[in-house]
Amino acid sequence: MSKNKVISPFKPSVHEHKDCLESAIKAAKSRCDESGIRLTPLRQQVLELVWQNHEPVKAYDVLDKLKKEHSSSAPPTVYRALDFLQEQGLVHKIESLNAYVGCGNPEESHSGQFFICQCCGSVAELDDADISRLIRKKANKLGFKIDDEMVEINGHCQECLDSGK
Amino acid sequence: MSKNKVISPFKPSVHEHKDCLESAIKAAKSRCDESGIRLTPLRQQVLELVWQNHEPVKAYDVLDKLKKEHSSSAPPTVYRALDFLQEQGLVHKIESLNAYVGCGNPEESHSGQFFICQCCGSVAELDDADISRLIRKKANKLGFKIDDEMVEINGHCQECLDSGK
DNA sequence: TAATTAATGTTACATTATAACATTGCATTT
DNA sequence: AAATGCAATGTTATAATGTAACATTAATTA
Repeated sequence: MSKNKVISPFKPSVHEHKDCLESAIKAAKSRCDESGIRLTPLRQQVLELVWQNHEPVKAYDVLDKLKKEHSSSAPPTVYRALDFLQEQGLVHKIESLNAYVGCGNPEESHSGQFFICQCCGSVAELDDADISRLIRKKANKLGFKIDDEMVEINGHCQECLDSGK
Repeated sequence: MSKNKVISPFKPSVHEHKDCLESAIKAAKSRCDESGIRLTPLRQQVLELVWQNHEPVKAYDVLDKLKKEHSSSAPPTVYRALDFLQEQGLVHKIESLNAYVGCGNPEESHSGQFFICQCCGSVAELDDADISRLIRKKANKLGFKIDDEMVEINGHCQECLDSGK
């Protein structure tokens, strides 16, 4: 099945973000329910912290926030939860930032393509079959078998360009 | 100008690597000469260490090797040299590995697309206009202005697949 | 040569991530 | 319910990656 989805667009700087968060949690719960995988309170809390906004968040920033409600938290607490969430396709790691962002489409597994605004820091996620297909084609020419694709594009989003930043 | 180059293919595990290294150094020298930029002995030495093979190398591994001939080396020594080399387009950073690899085509500036074999660790670099063009097209649709593209593909190279790894 | 800038040296520290082992909690069997 | 086993979390320590800030040296220019 071909798909060219904008999974998470650049959101206007003001939007009802609560809706984003709630639908992400809901999707995560249903995905875990289906597959019999345990979205524990801790993991859910980390997921919520990653979804605070549309900017990638750092593991240690998650840790600082987590500590406020969960004093026993330490680096492994967060990294384990983030690893779990990545495995379940609920968050993506942005390698070029060492940061994590919620996945807007956890239903289907995918690697995603990320457009990162260097001005406002927000990220848009695509799951674009054209890009994937082309990369696969080029890989074939090399005799290369793909396991995982990382596409991270830095630049400036429309909103920042419009506001002259 | 359109270009679809395989800048560095996957090299056979046995090949005359000295040639790769020499031509890389030569290209670096001529590039720096032209632009009046100083490829100091230290920088050249770091470039040579990065070009020891076709696998990305870690900054601290470069540091360890560098120390043997240059005892005053410290982390900033290496990171400064690597930053310089990146700015000059002589090396690329593989973000998903926190590692550095020599650029096979320093004549033209480009961001490159990297195919990373998880089995043997070696990397092939493309500078593929089709991929860039498509990414740019998708960016346009989002109203996004690209500054820099990162494409890193994990998988298995032909040689490793053939040898059944 | 003096002044200026670029490059390197040096120390200290910040950030990112994992290893290793202990404990707790949940699920299943008895 | 008790015993067992495994998954999840707690805890401590440390590894790996990267940078800030200031001192010194080398190269370039005035």
